[in-house]
Amino acid sequence: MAPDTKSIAGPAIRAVNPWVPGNPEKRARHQLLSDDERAQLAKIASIVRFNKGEEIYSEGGEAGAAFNIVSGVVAAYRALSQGEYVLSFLYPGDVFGLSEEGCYSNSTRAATSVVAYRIPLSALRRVLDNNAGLDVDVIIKLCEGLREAQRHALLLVQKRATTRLAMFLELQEHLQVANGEPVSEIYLPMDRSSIAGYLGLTLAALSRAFRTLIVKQVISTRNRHHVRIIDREAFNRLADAHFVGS
Amino acid sequence: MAPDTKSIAGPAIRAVNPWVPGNPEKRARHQLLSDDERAQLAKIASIVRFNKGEEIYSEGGEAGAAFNIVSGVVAAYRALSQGEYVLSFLYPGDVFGLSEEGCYSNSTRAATSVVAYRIPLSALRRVLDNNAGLDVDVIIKLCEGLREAQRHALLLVQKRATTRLAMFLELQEHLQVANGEPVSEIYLPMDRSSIAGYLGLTLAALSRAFRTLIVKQVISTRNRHHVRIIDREAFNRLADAHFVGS
DNA sequence: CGCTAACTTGAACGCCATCAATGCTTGTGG
DNA sequence: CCACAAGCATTGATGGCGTTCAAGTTAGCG
Repeated sequence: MAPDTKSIAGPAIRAVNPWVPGNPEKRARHQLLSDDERAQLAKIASIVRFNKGEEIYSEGGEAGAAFNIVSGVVAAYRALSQGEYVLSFLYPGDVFGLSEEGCYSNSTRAATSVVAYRIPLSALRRVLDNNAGLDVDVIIKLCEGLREAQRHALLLVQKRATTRLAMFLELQEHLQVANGEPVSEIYLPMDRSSIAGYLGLTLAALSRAFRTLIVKQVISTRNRHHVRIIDREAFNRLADAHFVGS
Repeated sequence: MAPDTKSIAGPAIRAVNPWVPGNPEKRARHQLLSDDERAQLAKIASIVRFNKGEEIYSEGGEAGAAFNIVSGVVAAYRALSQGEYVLSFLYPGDVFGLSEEGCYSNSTRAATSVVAYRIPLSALRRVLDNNAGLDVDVIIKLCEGLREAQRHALLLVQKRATTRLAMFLELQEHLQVANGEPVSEIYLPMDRSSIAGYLGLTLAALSRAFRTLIVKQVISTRNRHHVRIIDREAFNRLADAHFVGS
């Protein structure tokens, strides 16, 4: 499954099309670009590799290129006076560095080893201007980003750390499902401090939240990157506690 | 100033164009639609009025129409098990109810008395299809929504209530500046519980945060809807404490 | 095998949630 | 015009949970 992540025919933008109705569970992420568009982009793109922890670009820096992830996970973050806040995690098929003309509006760092296409913005703009159909793809990707940001905000208003963690784990699980990967256990590629940054918690609080869920037999951890859900009902009660209906 | 809010020639989409470089303070929100486009939309729109507190539509309901605010403030929210979470406040020139095909993804309620255009979605879609230029407007509006959602998330990761409140007040002030309104004092049209919902705080905590800022002589309140900043330096220290540079 | 960085755990403190009571203010009817 | 009521907002007291700072522990890598 999910072969188009690896078959390198050029940059790939993957997303769910929000305008196609259907069961939310069924709507998988798929490739938005045509082979022709990918080939066009491939001509102006170059492959780059980042080690885990390596800075890709930083806030305020001159924006020269956008990136399209082939493999690995990237964390977009902003440095705060105390610690740092992770705005979003970016996965294969995502595009980043495209937001602002002129300079980057946040920093990005490789949360794991990352392989990506680097696409100079000037060349990208030429391609976009010549492909009217790409407008729609951009809109779809923006909608996806918007929904994700709102979901993130919904997570952040939760007050108990265990609730935030459960919602995050559920999010990761959905991501894996949408990518057609097996989900007998949840894979967390990023390290604890990145997760804490995303959840708006300290490292200590996140660690305690994991401990609490393990002690209560809701989840178990095979190691720091692999989580299994033991008690699905209790898990859903935590993660979906914010909805009225259920 | 800001005459186009009142001169009713048809629906008006107002936004800052993120692609036009320039001093952030200088970039004012402006009308995106041409007179012709507004006239076209006017033909399929009807004027509706909502009293303060009135429900406009609710989550899960069948989405039949989008709305474009003429005057007043709307709160988009989701009901949680405990209280409700306000995703965003919508102002004159904003469009809402457009997000999902099929059914609304959140509820909306008039935070003040509201006058708005009601635009049936079916007719709207026809107009959009015939005006290629509107794509760009949609993208601009989406970008604005995305930046706002990320800013909201940035607010929500702040741990002290006074910081969240200061950031919210700063946001409101920027809004007024962008609309060309005088800003000797900040106007808060919505009630306290809506603000509390937006800040992820309880009513009590929000009230205490106001009290703290007043006691510390950072702000003063003429009444529940009018705030004045007394100590600008202290205010900025609170509201901008999250940035590294300053 | 030992080093380092990432993670976990412990104890004390502070801030916000909670619940409950009081005060303000807005609108309505006498 | 005032009295009253209902909603909205403020204030008080208490407890829980996350932060903070510091000390262990584990895992990853040479």
